[in-house]
Amino acid sequence: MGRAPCCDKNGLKKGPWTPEEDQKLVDYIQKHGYGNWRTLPKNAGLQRCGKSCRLRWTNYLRPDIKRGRFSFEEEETIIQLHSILGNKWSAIAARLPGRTDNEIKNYWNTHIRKRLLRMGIDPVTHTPRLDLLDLSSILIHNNSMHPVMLNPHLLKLASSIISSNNGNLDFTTTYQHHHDPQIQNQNPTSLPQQHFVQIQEPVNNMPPLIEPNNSDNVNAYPLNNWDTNGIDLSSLTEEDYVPQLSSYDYYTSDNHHHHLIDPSLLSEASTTFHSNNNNLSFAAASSSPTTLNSNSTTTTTHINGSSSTEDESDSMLRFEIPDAERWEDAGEVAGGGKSEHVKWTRV
DNA sequence: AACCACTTCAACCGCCTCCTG
DNA sequence: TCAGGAGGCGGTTGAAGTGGT
Repeated sequence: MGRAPCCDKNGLKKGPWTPEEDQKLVDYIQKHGYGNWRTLPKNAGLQRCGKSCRLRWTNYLRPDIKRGRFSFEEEETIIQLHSILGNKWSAIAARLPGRTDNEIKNYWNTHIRKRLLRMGIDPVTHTPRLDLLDLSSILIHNNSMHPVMLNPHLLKLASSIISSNNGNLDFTTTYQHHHDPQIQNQNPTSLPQQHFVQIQEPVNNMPPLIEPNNSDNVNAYPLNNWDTNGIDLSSLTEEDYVPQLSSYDYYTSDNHHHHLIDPSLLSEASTTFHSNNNNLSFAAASSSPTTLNSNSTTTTTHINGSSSTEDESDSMLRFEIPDAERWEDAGEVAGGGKSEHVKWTRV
């Protein structure tokens, strides 16, 4: 378990790099390349460990690094790729020339993630956050919430669910796989599961949150097509605008799904979801080969593995998995074709 | 001007995977 | 086949920057 430090820490400098150190590293790599990071610092006359040198080079000094603010196009790409690949920052970075995994990761955590949360989208699963369906919470905080956040579709969904549950805010919601193993190898839409998570009732006929392929707004990054009547648009900040992503057609059925993603990503995504069976995303949850229900001891796990933030802590969801029925075969991720019952409990 | 809270992001840490002998 | 080492990756940290009071 574990491994020895990459190098002897004694006498090695840590912390921010000085311009002199940068220059030494750049000069050395330009002359000799970076064949062996372990021996590089010694050869370059740097009191750093090889790992630190590699990081400094790949994240900062590399000549092909693009600096500056992320463009909307880049942001849109990141969100799309993240919805498929999850926190595979290096895989995402590989498709964004000039951007490093570290930079993308930081940008995600400081900008995109918060923006998705404000939009009512879980940044982990890329699905609408069910905890936002707490109508009373929405209404109580209405004064502090920007009117654009009051998605009428969410409100409608909340009303329907609450009425069907007699006002009980413990949601027992059925999710359905839209998966056909027979088409898995030929139809890219068979992957990944989270694109097909669909709340069966009562939203089957709900329009997409974002109108797909709206050519009028391809580059405009408009507000979601929520009702914006009466909103003083001039008061909105850039943070209130969202890229128009057709990958957020959570409420559409398979035949509405748009093939925006490079098919080469999908095999990677498949690998991701097969290997991350501990990742309690919707994808993993819906991969269960069994039907989850009550009447057994349960394991309660935070659906969002990251620590709570100001946006999340007020209303956290827990995901209860009966121990006796927890899935064991991660290979079933792509399998199924059945419905599962997942109990969501507000805590 | 001083203080505090919050945000950003470069850098580090520890684990994992792959390669090689 | 296995062990050890190197590189890679994702999560986390903390210093610096920024904005509000």
